[in-house]
Amino acid sequence: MKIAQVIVDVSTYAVNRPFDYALNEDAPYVEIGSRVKVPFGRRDVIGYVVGLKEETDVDPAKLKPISEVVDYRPALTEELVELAQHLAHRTICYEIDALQAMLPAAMRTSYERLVVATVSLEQLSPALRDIFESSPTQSFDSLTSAQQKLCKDAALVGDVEFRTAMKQQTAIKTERVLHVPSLERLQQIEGELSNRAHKQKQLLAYLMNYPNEVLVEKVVREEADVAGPTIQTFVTAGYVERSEREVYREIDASQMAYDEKLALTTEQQRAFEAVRDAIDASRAETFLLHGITGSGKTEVYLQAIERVLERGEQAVVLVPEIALTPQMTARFKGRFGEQVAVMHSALSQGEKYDEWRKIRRGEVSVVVGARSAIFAPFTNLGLIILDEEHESTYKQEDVPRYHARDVAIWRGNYHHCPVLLGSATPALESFARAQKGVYTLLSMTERPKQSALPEVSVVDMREELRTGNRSMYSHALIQAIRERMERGEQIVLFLNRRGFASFMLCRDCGTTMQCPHCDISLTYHRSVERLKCHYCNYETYVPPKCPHCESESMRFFGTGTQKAEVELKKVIPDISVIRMDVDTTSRKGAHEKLLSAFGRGEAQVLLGTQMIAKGLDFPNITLVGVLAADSSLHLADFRASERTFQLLTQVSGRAGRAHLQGEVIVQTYAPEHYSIQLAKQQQYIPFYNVEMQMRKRFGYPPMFYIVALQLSHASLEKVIHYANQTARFLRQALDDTFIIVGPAPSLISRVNDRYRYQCLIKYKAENNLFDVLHQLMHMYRTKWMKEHLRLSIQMEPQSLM
DNA sequence: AGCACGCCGACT
DNA sequence: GTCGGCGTGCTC
Repeated sequence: MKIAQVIVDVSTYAVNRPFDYALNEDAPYVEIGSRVKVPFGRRDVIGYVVGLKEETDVDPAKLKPISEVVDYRPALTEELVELAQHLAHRTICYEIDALQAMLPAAMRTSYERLVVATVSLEQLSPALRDIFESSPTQSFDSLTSAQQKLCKDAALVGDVEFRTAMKQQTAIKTERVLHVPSLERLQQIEGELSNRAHKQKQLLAYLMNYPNEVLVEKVVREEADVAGPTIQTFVTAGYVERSEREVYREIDASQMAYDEKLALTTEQQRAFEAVRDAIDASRAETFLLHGITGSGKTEVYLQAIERVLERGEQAVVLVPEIALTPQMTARFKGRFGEQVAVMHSALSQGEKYDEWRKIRRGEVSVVVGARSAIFAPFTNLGLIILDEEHESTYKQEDVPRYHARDVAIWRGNYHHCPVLLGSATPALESFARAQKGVYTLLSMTERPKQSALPEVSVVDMREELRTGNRSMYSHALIQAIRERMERGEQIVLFLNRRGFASFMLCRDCGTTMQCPHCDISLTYHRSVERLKCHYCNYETYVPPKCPHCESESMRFFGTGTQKAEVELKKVIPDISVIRMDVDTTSRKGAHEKLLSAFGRGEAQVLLGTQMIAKGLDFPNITLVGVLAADSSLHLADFRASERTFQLLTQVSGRAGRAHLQGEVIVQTYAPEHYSIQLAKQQQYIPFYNVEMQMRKRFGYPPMFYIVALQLSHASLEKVIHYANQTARFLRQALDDTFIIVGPAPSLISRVNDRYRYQCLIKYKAENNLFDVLHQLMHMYRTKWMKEHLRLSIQMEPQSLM
């Protein structure tokens, strides 16, 4: 007998293992990776086939057959099923969560419990008759609890039945097409038509142009200028055949300009050859391409991909979400045309689903996408690229908490293909691995377009204060902005706002407006004139007086982009500014619209936050101003310096990318800090050396691996109790090569009325760590959870907030 | 997760 | 005596 091992779509500890199901002789084709509908308990659920076998230990009386196969082509490949198992183990999550993370959201199933009357309306009791009046099928959950009870009782007698309806979130899009008959038949029809049927004649005349062809009904309606009923008449009369045809949603109809292959510089050539050799040798080697901004990493990617395609293999290119601008995708589509699929958050569920299907069917060979594109169901991968590999967006913040870089390397090993990590400012972890020879380091230190690196100057804002300038703009920056305006060049102003939201403070008594549910200040949103909590979404009005001392000197502190714009216009009233922040880019496509408007020269200044740090490459930008470079330095986070360095280096790279000389002005209150000084000189390696010393001294990655355990509970005593118990358990289960830090209150010690504590594990060799963590999770799932404790385990957290 | 089973207190 | 509270345990 054939047996399928199935992981069911129930995200719980108790069912986090395969269940066996019988595959009858007449069962449709089932493979590893197939989605199947199976009876589970008294209901039906979707499951994923993760194994096939001939025998089972399950009691034959219990063994049930699968109900049906959901997709003809298995949703997942065998490789991805294996990867899900690996991810579940390494990120401490359920296998079902890992499996689902690999599929587009459109394929998630929603369940609806249905009650179906199985006897005629007259045979039902009067109360039941009311329920089923409109239809013999009713949604169970929309009934009142009294009605639900009635149905349960009726089910015992057999008058009604329970069923589960399953629906995929987004359907495959189809369009109606018409099959035009032969010319002879059309002429025959012409004779049959009444003289008065003008519209029908008009339609026939149109169809005469396309004998034996298949036409899209909508197009026919428009071009022949006939209405739906006319076509319906033709269909009913049997003049034309009508059917539905699957179509892909059109993503970007605009014409992609052909992107010409560039000649490589010596440095680029050397990097390219190293990667090409690994591609040709089918070698799972990880390269770290360290190339300064503007050194032409993309061209190396493109030519390596070209090589992969020549070999009949496929490539995945990951790009940080924010950098997935049309500029970037245009380059890939321009070079490889129809072979490219694009995946990012600006696409609708349906569009992502369509792109995914193109990949699954092998209709494309290159995917350019954000984090989740790492799960592209290719079967013959030849290369995986992570551009800007240091970006924290490659780490998924919720379950399954995977890092795309780790997944890439796993897939590279599976497919025997190289992985190429590219960055101007590699993550410390990556560079350290390259130093140790785990990754192969490739360096590019020149800009091919001969454009010089921009001149960077650092302005000490403390000095400005001393000379009486209290504004956000230094004299030097204002002066430089004026110069560019005269020359008709463009300016980018970057506001480093991490950890620097605007909050309200009473100048008399020092009271700040805090969230009543979280241990954090409320943020002022000018657009809606309200205060909001960024952790729990609590919202309130702006108080007219200080709630503590009733003074009227409540003021906003901190610097938002709106304030920056207002202040700039105070100094230079005739300046035109495009502002990019969460407020102006929340609508779909707004991001791209603003960028292209700036590209067309519709404004002199582009002012924004993180989101403008990359992806824009306009030749006319000759000045970049950083308004508060150090604000990200003050975060209590071991990556603060690294983030600041990366940000400043990226931003500086925006200036003068073509023939014009660029200038960067960095305003800061901490001009002597090494991450600012070294970013100024674009000195990655010295920065790496200093920062590594720091990490070593404080025992942070990459000197140690870390795991963060976060506990929360509505009661402070409870959370402390369990945090202590957790730490005790870890200390006893792990040997002394592990350092257990804490427990201690989290940096934000209360969120949503729950107190938060955390424990850190630092280690160099994992030994039995994963067993111990799974044990802890078991304890939590079976005992602690009942006490309403919440515990999350984060492998290699990006920050310790 | 959902759902049934089962064992004790409040009603017809 | 039955209804229904939610503790416990199972789902191939």
